[in-house]
Amino acid sequence: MGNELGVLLTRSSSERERWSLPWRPTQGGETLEAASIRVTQDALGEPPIWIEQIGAFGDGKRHPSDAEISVAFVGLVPHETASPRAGYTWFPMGDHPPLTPRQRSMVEMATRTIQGRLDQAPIAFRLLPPTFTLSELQQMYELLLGKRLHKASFRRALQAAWLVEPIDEWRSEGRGRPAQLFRYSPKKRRRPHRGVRFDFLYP
Amino acid sequence: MGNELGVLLTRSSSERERWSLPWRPTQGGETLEAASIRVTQDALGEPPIWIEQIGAFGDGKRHPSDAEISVAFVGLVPHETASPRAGYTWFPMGDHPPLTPRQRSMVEMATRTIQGRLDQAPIAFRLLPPTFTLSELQQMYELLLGKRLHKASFRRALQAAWLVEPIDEWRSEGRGRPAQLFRYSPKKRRRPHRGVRFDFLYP
DNA sequence: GACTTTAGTCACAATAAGTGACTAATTCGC
DNA sequence: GCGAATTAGTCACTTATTGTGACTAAAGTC
Repeated sequence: MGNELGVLLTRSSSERERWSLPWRPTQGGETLEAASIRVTQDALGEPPIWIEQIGAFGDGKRHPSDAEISVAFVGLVPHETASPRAGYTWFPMGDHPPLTPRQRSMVEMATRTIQGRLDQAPIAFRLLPPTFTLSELQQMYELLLGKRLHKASFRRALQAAWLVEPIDEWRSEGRGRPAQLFRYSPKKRRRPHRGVRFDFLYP
Repeated sequence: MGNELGVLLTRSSSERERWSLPWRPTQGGETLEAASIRVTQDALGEPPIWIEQIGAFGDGKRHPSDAEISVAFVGLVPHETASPRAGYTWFPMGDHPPLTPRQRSMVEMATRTIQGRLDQAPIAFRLLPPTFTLSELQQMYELLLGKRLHKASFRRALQAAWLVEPIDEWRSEGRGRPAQLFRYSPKKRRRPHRGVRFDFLYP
């Protein structure tokens, strides 16, 4: 782990020792989002730094809990501070134990949801400590996007977005030139207005 | 109507004559999407040309049907062919009768979902007849996006996307030069690969 | 035929992105 | 101490993409 997204699974004793996504039934008077934050709390002892609903899944077949539909959420926690409680284990997102088809598609949609929101919410910034180097930030984006980015392009885009400001501190990482530390401090700026896009390939 | 999105509401007699989004309870063995297509069929006599789940809503308060959570979908139909059955009425998306807060947020998310998918699925093309003029296509995009587009930019982007091909037919709309007709016929092309974007403004 | 209206295209400017090469500051091996 | 290696940070140049006004084309109106 550390340079790849992970997925937290739990081994359900009731179901022939299969791994599954952590879940819990809703409690009365609670929003779905609050319930899903509670799942994270129970599993890791802390809430996610970001969470979003993936969608509702229901096809007539019932969930073990006897619920007719399952509502999936994706949340993120920084790996360092997130030590799983007993019964929970981290797996690499791309190499986890077999899941039911429904859960597998939830995991796939989770990745897509993260990557689609990355340019709309400061997800990467909240996964990092309050101060960070630009290389750390870039590595976080690369981890989340699952692809390499060009250093100059990344920094140019970051600069144009007025999202970080340098602080008067440097950090030496052993070898190489020390890196300046930055802090997330978004400034007001005009919303980029783009025209149409036709990004779909097939009907 | 005709140059704005509409929302189809139904007047529920049970609930003090309030307008509400069309809904129905799920039937066993049916996916959520199939159920929502059935809602459209019952209301308009035809299925939507595109449909997508908006999300699940649940906050402890129950829906009139006694369901604990509601799963909302957004679907589109061309206005011309979609004549509502008794009890259903079209309203302009931006000026409809008061709804419950939950339903109001569903309507808002519906608009955002449409606009967010417009560049990823040929929604606009399916709302038009098989052959259409480029001005009609542009007007459809403008209607769905809720903003004006520049003619030259629109056509340039369309050309780059290899999505339409001209047919050997022209249509005269009364005054002005006759417009050439086009048909939707997407060609293979390489997926555009973009770098990072930082499009969010606030934490 | 002059004027209006809609279609369709062009050319140029402005922005944004991709990319390699460069300079800077440090550690490591010797 | 000194050069190689390593990481940070920036520059300059190229290429793509987008915004935009102006232009030409083909019809109808009067």
